[in-house]
Amino acid sequence: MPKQVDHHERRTLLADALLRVAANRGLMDVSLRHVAAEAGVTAGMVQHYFRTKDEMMIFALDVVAARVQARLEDDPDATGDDPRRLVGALLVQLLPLDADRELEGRVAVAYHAYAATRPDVAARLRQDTEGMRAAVAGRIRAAGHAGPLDPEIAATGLLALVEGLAVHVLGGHLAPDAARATLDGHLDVAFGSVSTPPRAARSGSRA
Amino acid sequence: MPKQVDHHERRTLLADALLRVAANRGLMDVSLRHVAAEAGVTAGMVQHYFRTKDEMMIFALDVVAARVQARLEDDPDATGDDPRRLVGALLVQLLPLDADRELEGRVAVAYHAYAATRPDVAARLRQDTEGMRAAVAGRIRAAGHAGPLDPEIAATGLLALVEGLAVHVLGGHLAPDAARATLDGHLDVAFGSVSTPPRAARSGSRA
DNA sequence: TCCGATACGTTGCGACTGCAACGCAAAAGG
DNA sequence: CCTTTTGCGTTGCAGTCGCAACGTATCGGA
Repeated sequence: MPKQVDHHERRTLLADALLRVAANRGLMDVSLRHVAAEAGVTAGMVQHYFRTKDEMMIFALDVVAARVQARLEDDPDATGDDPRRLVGALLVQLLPLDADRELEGRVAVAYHAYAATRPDVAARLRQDTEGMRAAVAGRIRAAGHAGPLDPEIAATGLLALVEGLAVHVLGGHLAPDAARATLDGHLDVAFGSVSTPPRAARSGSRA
Repeated sequence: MPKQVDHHERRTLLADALLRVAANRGLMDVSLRHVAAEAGVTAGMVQHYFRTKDEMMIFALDVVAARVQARLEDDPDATGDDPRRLVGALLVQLLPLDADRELEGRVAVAYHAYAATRPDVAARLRQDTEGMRAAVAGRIRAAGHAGPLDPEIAATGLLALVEGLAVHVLGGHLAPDAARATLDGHLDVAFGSVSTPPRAARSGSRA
């Protein structure tokens, strides 16, 4: 072989450029040439590593998933045995609270729209969320007989909540702090550790 | 004047075609020519009614908003004085439970992505959700001292929840029934009318 | 009856798209 | 040394895009 280049590394580099373009200018502006320009290479090289555009798009999606996974793995909060803390650590990774996650969030929204027409993209998205839903539901059950909601419903709700909060934050409809507070509140509900009601409620029950 | 055509009606007709294209083939396929073809007219006519593409896009967004509004106005559930029922009627309109709302949902997702690059689209989206958030929060407060969550947080959460559920249903990650059940469960929580916990909990409290 | 405004349709332009094809340089193996 | 494989750049092509310009037909008012 000649130059001997790490194929996967190159692809990741290009996928990075793609994600930047997608986040900053929208998925409609993701073209071979734009990605190449963003990466500082020629369009020909992009074609060399991805034979088709769709191949590149899907690979970029995998890169995001891997990145979230990686961030989760070296999160101190995500290790331990407090289910509530574990689930919180997982879900907060999906909220665009810093620059990195904002970029990923924009990409995620764009891909959700993209998935409407690309079944294989939809499938990959689906498998990711299904995995997380199962994880969350399991943790809630592990916390034992707690919240007022069925664990499956609570898990589905939390995941959808985070998705919606992310959309609202990205759209400027919601401050990041408010999103975090809303997530915390619903985590409390899901795990049954309800903080004191805002106004005098019926009977304050606590563990 | 010649032919004397209802300008607004024509624009609505074209916007309808746009929405169909957006829902079925994605926003990236929305072009003057495609919209024209879908509407069964020439591209020139589309240009006659919308001087620019962006003008058309924003008008189409208004059409969706008006349609939701209209559907809400002749919904028997949306009239009455039970706050919980009112909010439920409002939020369920945003869930893709039938063909019409599925189309609108796809459009909404596409536009959320689109808004990332178009500030005026983002502003219009923002104003719509802000109005609904205020309405929901008001209704929750009107229900009085009920759920474990602050009314503002509960309203924000419900709106985000519905948004997320819609995305998951559209992506095929979630069955429509499950989405509805999840919404119902969280409405119960928000309004403090908690249905019986799934497994033996502490103390079954009911009104 | 002429005028002009409105309602379209047609054409064309420059820019851009994804992609195939080809070309050349470099390096490992014979 | 020479062939072959791999990395990467260039060019070209058919198609699409938004949009401006122009053409025409139709009607109401003067």
